[in-house]
Amino acid sequence: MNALLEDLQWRGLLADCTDLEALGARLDAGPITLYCGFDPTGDSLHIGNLVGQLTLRRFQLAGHHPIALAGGATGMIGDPSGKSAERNLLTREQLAHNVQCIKGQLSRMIDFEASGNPARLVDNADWTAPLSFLEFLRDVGKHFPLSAMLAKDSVRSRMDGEAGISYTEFSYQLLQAYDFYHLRNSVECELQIGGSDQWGNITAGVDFTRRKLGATVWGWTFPLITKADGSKFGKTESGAVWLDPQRTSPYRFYQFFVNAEDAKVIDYLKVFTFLGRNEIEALEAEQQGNPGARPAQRALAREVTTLLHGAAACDSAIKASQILFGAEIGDTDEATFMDVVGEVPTFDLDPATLGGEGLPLVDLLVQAGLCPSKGQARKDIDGGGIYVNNLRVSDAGSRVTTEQRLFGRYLLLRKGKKSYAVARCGA
RNA sequence: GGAGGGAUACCCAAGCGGCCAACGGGGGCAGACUGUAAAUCUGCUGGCUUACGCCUUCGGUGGUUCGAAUCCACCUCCCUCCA
Repeated sequence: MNALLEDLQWRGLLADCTDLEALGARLDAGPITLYCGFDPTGDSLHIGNLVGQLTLRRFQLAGHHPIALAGGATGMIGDPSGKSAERNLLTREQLAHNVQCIKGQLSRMIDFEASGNPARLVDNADWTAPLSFLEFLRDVGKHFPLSAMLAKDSVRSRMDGEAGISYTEFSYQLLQAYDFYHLRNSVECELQIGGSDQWGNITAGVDFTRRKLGATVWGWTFPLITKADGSKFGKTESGAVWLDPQRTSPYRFYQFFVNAEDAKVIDYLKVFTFLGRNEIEALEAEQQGNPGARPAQRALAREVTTLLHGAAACDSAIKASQILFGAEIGDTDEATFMDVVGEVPTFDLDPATLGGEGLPLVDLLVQAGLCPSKGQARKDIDGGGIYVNNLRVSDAGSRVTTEQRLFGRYLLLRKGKKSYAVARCGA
């Protein structure tokens, strides 16, 4: 068995393959070109998309030629896979914007400078947009038996369901199939990888390429990453975990992984890091020996954050975490505290409001956005969930004064274990 | 076009003249236990108020009544059945 495929399987990255044995033999014979597509449905990718990017990178590290494809054309149509209802079409402007943003993010994970096998970034609009509808029907549509198209899960579940499916989304599989064919024809791309929901689209491309060129290409899907209870991975209270640091700060990104469940953390290490088998097995042993220290979670968070946001940002996130989840704040110096200010939601507060008797804490909590109303703020304080500068406040009527500021200008507010805000009041 | 059924807080869902800011479940938030994990248990979950309490809310608009989520009229939207 091919070493790379063996590694991918060990990492739990194989859900399905069109022909595992033949693919292994092909990989043994020499480097191949492969691609993975990314939908520009939003202006940022999220950690779900990270799996595809990292897998491309794994192939690249093994000497193969990865292509990241931004779906500028397919995004105009909307992939019905995994969707229970018809989607709204994106406007051209939105789509162009999204494709731009996503391209930027794709260029972080895979190496476009690698000597010998640099990655490529393509946009399927480049070869799809010029096609005329008549050409498309003659050259592409003719090769698709309706029975096969109707048999796709994505189509069948929609036809069975209430929402139905439009001709537009029904045609989606043709476009993606055409991509695969085009890449095989123009740059000898022989493998497409994607999430398991892409199986139908990928096999459509494999079939089409064989019909059209008589060429064998392969499809490989990886399973959906889940939490221990089977629910969706990558969601937090505040929504998805994005790759865009504007949307999900490096600190939050880091924290997301630090909070990984014990039951799943080893699986995540395999999927989301480039740590080798020995390192991961060592971490597993360490984790079992001392679960409270969460060595596996820390390693996971550090690796992934560094990969995406770089060592400096990861460092800040770690420092901020040490302060926020450490004990005393007193022995922290201002420079270190600044890492917290950068990573936690920060708002400006007029120092005058703290003068005299001070500002009621409940008002401050509402201003900080930590509590939705003063009534709720009081309940949170009564429940023992509110801290100022990491010290629990138990009196709902308490006020905050200028003297309490750290370094003469910051207040660190906290609700529960993980929700923080910093008030900047004073120059 | 005809006949029924429905619309309740973030979601599901009770309530069918006063005891309703509205049972219950889910979700969410907080607490306890621990380890920033999981599981479990507890509290909270419209707004204002230290509090007594006050205000806004049960699809919309009017009405009946001392009093309406609950009754009546009209309107809007959804579902089912018959044409």
